[in-house]
Amino acid sequence: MTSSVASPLRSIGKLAAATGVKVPTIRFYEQIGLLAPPPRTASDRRLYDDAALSRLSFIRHARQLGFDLDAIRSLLDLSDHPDRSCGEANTIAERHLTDVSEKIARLQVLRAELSRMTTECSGGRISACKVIEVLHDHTLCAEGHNGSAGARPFTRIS
Amino acid sequence: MTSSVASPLRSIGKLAAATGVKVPTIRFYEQIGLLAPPPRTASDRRLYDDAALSRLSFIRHARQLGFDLDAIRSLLDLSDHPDRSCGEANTIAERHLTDVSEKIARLQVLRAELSRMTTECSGGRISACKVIEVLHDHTLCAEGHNGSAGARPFTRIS
DNA sequence: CATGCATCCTCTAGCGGCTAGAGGATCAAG
DNA sequence: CTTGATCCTCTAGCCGCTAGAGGATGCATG
Repeated sequence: MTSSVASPLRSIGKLAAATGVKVPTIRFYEQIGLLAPPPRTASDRRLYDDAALSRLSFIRHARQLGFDLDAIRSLLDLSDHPDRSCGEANTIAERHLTDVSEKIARLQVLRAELSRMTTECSGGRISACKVIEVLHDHTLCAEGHNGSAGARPFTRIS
Repeated sequence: MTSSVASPLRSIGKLAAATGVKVPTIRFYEQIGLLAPPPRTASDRRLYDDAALSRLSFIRHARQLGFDLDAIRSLLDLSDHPDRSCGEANTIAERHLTDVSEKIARLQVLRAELSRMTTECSGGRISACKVIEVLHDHTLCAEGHNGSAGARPFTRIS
């Protein structure tokens, strides 16, 4: 009973439209080995089946959730082995959750400082500009969001 | 009276130590025109005065606040003209504030979803893994953080 | 059946903001 | 004088794409 109804094949453009992933991005994913090279037509055009569509959708959803491509590679691999334990998948997701939380925390500190800078600036000359002033004198920042003299050289933001 | 006490000159290494900006980064800033090429010794080593130190500190603080190099270029330029109005500086800071706020909002949505994924995963087999399941089926996400069928193809995260 | 435009192909280069390393010159301390 | 730190220039790499050149097809319309 697992015969005869072949999965419909689509061009890269249709796949792009169906998933919301751009055509060059799909080729890029293939190039870095995230997507398997699909079969081709006689004139070298890529043909994708439903499995490829599903895989690409998976990738897109994971990207939307902010996973990097390496994590996605692992997640895809896990997804291909339904019998394995899901501990690893959970670990990846939890690590990402931690990263996201930390990023939020850092951005909130930034937001507070930026907000203070802009609201305190009364709109006169540059010489009295709070924005420029704070940038010139770090000590004017709300008590060292960096702690004391730099353990790490930079606080990564974006 | 503006004579005789020459500002002390320092090597790129000392400047790096004094500002917390790494040596290659300083050279990079010079290369892209963010820092002026400093005078050199007979053996071609860079020598930085206090003005350069101050400028680099300014850049570092601005980077810590998440401004991109283009914005910093503008801010430095404004800072060099104390007589101008500070409206532009404020605009730059406010735009950045908006960006940061938006980024926070997006990350909070992510965090919620990731949190849900991980806490709902009970640690059995991959075949029952909530993490993998959500990635496979986007509709399992908390009601479309993307709205309806994509206006923009991707929601930029980091 | 010809025309024309959309889509596809490969390939290379660029974005931001650095970072790493090769291969060599120079400096400062012991 | 030797050693190791620091400096120099230059090129290439990181991530996750995006843009564009230059060309080959495919499909719809007249």
